[in-house]
Amino acid sequence: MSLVVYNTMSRHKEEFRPREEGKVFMYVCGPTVYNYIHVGNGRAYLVFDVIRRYLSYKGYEVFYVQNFTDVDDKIINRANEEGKAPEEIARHYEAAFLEDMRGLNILPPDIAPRATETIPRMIEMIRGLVDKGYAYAVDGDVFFRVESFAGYGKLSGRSLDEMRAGERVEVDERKANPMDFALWKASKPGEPAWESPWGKGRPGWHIECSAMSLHYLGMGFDIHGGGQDLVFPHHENEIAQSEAFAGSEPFVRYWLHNGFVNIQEEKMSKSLGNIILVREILKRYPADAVRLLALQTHYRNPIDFGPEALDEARRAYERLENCLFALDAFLAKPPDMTAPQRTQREVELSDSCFDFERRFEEAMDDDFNTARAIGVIFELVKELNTYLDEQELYQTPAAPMVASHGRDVLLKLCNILGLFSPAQRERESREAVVREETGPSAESLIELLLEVRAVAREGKQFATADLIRTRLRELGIRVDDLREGQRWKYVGPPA
RNA sequence: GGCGGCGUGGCCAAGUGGUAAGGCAAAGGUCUGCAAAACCUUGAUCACCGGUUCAAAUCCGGUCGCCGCCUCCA
Repeated sequence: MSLVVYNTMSRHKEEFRPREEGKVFMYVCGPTVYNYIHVGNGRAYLVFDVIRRYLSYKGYEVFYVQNFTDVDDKIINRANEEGKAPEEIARHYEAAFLEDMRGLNILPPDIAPRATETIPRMIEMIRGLVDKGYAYAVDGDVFFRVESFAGYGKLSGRSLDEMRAGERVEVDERKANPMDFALWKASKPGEPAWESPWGKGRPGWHIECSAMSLHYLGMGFDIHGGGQDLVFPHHENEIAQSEAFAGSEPFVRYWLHNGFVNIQEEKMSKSLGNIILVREILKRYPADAVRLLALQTHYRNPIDFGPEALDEARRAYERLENCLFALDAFLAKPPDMTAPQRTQREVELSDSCFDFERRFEEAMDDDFNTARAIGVIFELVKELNTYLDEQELYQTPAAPMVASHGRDVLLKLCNILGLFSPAQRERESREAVVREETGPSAESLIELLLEVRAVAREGKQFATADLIRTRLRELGIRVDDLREGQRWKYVGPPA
C-alpha cells in the first residue's frame, strides 16, 4: 500500500516517495527556548512524533532532526527582564522542553542541534548569498533580496505584489524591498554576538533552520514540518535562502503543516491570556489522554484543547485502558483447558483482527489520518470486549490464543500512535503513588486494604467493603470490581 | 484588500460520487450486594439555494456564517 501525504507546496495529496529508497530524512522546526511550551507547540511535536513513528512502522529508516533556537530577540528580552544571561534563559527552557517532550512520550530527535553551535554554517551561507547577489549588507545587517529569487512566494501561494508589507509594521528604510528579511543582525552592546565579515552580530531566525537542516540532511530532504503559521514567512524564506544558495531545487520534497489549537473556540494566544502550558496539562491528565485528544482530529484541522475536550479524551482513553486491563486479567487467569481448535466465531474474530490492522494502515496511509485510525482501534475494542463477555458465559478452549492475538493487535496499533508505550506505562504507575524512602510502599498498603476488602465482601460485610472503597476514593484512588477481581487506579482527588 | 480553510446527530470528529466510522453525553435493558466498568439497543440526509449526474454530504456556481495567515508565533 502506498502512502500519500498532503504537500503544502502543491496543495495536493501526493504519493510519498523519499529521496532515498527506504529512508526518510525529516526536519521539524524546534522551539525558541524563551518560555515553557504550550499545548499549541505540544500538538505540533505530537503530530510529527506520530508521523515519524508511523514511517518507522512502515519500514523506513527515519532520520529526524529538530533544532533549538537558542539565540533570538525573545530570549534576549526575557533575559533583560529577569536580569539573567541569555544563555542561562536558553538552557533553562531547553531543559524544560526536553522534560515536556518526555512527559508527552515524544521520541527524541536523532540530532537536536543548537543554533549557537551552527553559526559558522550560517555565516558561510550568508556569505554565499551575498556573493551571488541574493543578499546585501547595510550597516552590519545583511538582508535577503526577495526580488532576486524568482520562486519567492511559491510555498504560501502569494506573489510579491500581493503582499502588503509595512501595512502593520514599520518598514526598515534601508531595505531594497519591504519584504526583504534579515539574514544577519548587527548586535547591540551586551547582546550575544559572533564575529562575521559584516561585523559582530547574530543570525536572523530563518537562516538558522536552513543552515541546520542543510547541514544535517542535505538539499532535497524529504519532510519539513511545522505549524501552519510557519508557512509564511518562515518556511517561505527558508526556501528562498536555501535554493538560492544551493542553486538547485527543491530544498524540501514534502512540506507538512499542522493546524492550530483553540481553547474553547478561541485561538490560543498570549493577548487573550488563554495559554495552556504542556506541563500544566500533564499535571492533570495522563499523557496518553492528551495524545489521544490530539490524534482524534486530523493534524491539518484546528483542534480545541479546552477542559471539556480533555475530560472527554480522558474517558475515551480509559475505555482503551479498560479493554487492555480486561484482556490482561483474562489471560492471567489459568484456563480450565486449552486447545487450538477455534470455533467458527473465533476464526471470524481472528480474521477480523487482520482486517482491523489493514484498515488502520489504510487510514494512516491517507495523509496520516489518525482520527480514522483511532476509529478503527475503537471498533476493535468493541469486538474484543464483546468476545470477553461471551467467554464469561461459555469458555472455549482456544480462548487464550484468540484473546492473546486480539491483545497483540490492539497493543500494536496503539503503540504505533505512541499510546501505551511500555516506558510510559511504567513511569506513570511509578508516579501514581509517591513511595516512601523507607518502609512499605503506598502500593503495597493499598493492595493490603484491597485484600481485606475482598475478605469482607466474601463474608457479605458490605458496609466494611464500601467503607474501604469510599475512603480510598477520597484519597484519590478509585476501586472497581471487575469480574476479574478488584482494580485500583490513582485518579486524583474527587472534584 | 489578498491567500487559505471550515460549516456533518446534544457536543467532538472521520468520510470527498453510490444512500453517513469512531469518541463523549443521554435514555432503556443485561450483568453486579451496591457503585464503577463491560455488553446490547435507540438518533443525523450532512449551513442554505441552484446546477451537473442514473446517483452528491462528497463535483460546479451562488448565498449566509465562522476561522486562520498576510507581523514574532506550533
